[in-house]
Amino acid sequence: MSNEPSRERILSAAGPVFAEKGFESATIREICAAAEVNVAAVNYYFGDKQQLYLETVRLASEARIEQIAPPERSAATPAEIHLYDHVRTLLERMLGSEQVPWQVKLLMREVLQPTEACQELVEEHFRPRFEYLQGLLDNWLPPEVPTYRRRQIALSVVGQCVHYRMAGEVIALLTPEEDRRQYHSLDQLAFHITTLTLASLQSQPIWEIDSLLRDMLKDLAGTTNSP
Amino acid sequence: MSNEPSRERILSAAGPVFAEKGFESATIREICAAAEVNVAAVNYYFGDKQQLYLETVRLASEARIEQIAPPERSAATPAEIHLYDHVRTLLERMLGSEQVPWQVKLLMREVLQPTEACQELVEEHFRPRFEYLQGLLDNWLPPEVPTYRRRQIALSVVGQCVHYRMAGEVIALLTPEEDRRQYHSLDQLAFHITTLTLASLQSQPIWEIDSLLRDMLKDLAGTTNSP
DNA sequence: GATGGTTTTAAACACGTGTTTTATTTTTGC
DNA sequence: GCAAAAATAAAACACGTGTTTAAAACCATC
Repeated sequence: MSNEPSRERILSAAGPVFAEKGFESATIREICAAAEVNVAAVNYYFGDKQQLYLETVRLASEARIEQIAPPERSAATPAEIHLYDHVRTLLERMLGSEQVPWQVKLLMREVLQPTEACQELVEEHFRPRFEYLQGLLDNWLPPEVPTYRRRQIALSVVGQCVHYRMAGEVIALLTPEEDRRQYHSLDQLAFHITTLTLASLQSQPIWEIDSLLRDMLKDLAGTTNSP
Repeated sequence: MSNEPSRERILSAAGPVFAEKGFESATIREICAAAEVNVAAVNYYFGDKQQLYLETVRLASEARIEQIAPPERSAATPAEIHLYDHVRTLLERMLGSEQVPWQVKLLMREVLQPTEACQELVEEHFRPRFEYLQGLLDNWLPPEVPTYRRRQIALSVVGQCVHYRMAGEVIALLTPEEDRRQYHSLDQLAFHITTLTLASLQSQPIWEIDSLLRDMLKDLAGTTNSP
């Protein structure tokens, strides 16, 4: 079929299998069958199963991130659009254009249940993007807002995006199919999340709400918890 | 050790093992060892591994939800507090008081990679709570807001909470330990998420932001994507 | 205390796993 | 064209899996 060298054929075949079944449940025999290669080839080229897995994760993260890049914008583009772009790109990486590509499934597995490959993943790919998002949010945050709070807001944005992938199947059960088809496009989800975030940041009363809620909780002190 | 009947001992032992390793990687032998029971006992009492798993998931969801209930409040309690309670309860179910209980891990597995047990889980437990949250949010939403948007806002709230469990280990890598100890208590996380949500809902300009962003995107039409 | 059904036990079964070995084929370098 | 090296192939290995079997132990009831 393909005349790629065996090593590459194995890597190509391993990605989807690991993504679908996870490290433990994926079998070398299945991977080798998909790669049209002898079972001994994995050990010949990679040493053992685990090293093949590590190599696969590395390739997946690089591929997925190069695959979908945020659009280029002119220097004059307002920050709101940059935020929208970032959210949309994140969603697109998660949800894909059509069916979910195997790379995402594989990375999600690492996030949920980290192996050796995870730390590299965070430092190489997640942290830079996360810090860029934090920088973006500074456009709407007065300078007296402490760093930890900035980080939490950024986490809220990411959390909203990631949720559609992580809990995708549950969300599908909770949402009528009609609505899903109509309103869960990438653009609409990105629009919703961006709007919600901007609303909470731009509205000057956010700090009033902050102390308002704090007072309410203080009134309840003794009754139950207060922060 | 324990003089519980064997069937119950197996169920108790199976929960943590399935939670930690997942259905495939958990072995009947490990479960039986933990339960101090012969390997044949699982097949004797439950038929096979899968039926033991289904039974375990059922017990986990019931236990976890009865285990942590939102606090009772007087009728006069403002809606803001009810929202805070709901968010905090959700977070507490996710993150637990101390170390993460096995029930949550098991349920998270079902959410991420549903098996037969998932549908029951959604209808029995997730949907009622989700609809309650949607009802709560109506306190701040003008009646002309369409249902699909209400649902999306509720999903945003849930997403922010769930993120701290799903991506917990990655968040830990992204957040200095000092900050985590100091600012990632249940109360503070709940406070942050509630405040952010209220800010985006209460601020009247949310609808202005909505059309503002929409206009910006329209200006870019042709350049790139628009919702 | 014997009896009959229930529970527990140890052993074995059949199969699938990752890995290794050994032989054969293909490619390479001269 | 040929020997050395690299790549492939088939088989076997050692082990762990879920499940079954058949015998032993238990235990209430008569």
